Amino acid sequence: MTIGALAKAAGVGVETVRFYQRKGLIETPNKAAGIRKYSDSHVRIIRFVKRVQELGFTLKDAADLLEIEDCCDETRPRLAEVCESKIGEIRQKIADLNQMVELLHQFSDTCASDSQADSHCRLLDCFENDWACCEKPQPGEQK
Amino acid sequence: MTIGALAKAAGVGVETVRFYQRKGLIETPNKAAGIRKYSDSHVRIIRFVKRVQELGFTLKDAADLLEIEDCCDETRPRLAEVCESKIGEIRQKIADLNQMVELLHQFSDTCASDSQADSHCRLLDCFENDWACCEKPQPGEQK
DNA sequence: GTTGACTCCGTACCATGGTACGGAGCGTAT
DNA sequence: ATACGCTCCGTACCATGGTACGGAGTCAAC
Repeated sequence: MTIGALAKAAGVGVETVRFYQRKGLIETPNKAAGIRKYSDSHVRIIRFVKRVQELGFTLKDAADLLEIEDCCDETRPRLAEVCESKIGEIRQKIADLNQMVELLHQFSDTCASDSQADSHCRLLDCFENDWACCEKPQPGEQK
Repeated sequence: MTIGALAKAAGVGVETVRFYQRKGLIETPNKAAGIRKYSDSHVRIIRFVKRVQELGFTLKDAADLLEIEDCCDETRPRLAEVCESKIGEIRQKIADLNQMVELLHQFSDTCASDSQADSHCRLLDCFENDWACCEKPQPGEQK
């Protein structure tokens, strides 16, 4: 497979393939008479990288994950380490995002009700008030 | 408050404040005798932007959120719209991330067990096999 | 009234993740 | 064997989110 065919199969541009090579995400095959030949595994790696990116990770993160790809021999301790670390990162990200959804819901629900027309509940207040949007502080719980 | 004091209070550099001004995230106050004076609300906005960024959003997203900040009058329909859209985005992201955690867990658990020493369970296989990592396909469920 | 610290503003620079350009080589079809 | 299309490779360029630089103006202290 030439670089053009690879790019097409993986759904990216030729320049992106070269860029990933420069970044070490895919290895650069040796030239056969001036032209490099790529395999299906290159397609799979590129697709994987694109997916990992969609999940909000960087190319560096994708490289970390690819590093554990060949897992079943002496790389096992490193695998466990990278997996655990990555899982921790992702869990934190999920927790943060859940908090943000919570904030937006409370903000939307409270402020969209007509009864609040002039209360001027504000996103920044919610944010600063430990995300307790538009809620009166409990008695004795003054900031 | 001068721009230096603002930057310090918000925990960013002076240049970042100017950058946010250029991006329209904070308005540029009029000059009083050649020097612009900032208020506490600028501090709050910058802190909010930094937090929103930590959650994985762009400055454009932060601007979207700030747009609904003053919510309780004629902007209410726009508020609901932006909130709902943002919540949808975040939910999708959370779902994706949960899937990724699931994948990494299965990958780690299965492949770290010695019994798999030469099975060469691979991350890319897991990824491509609908994230069903290292599992034998159900009989009759060939890909 | 001069020094030093700060501000203002334009412009340039950095990393990330690409995208485009242009000259040279290769490979197949006619 | 010449043209056309692709490849190779270096380099330049784009957007985002900043960071740094340098000259000029302002302000407050000494």
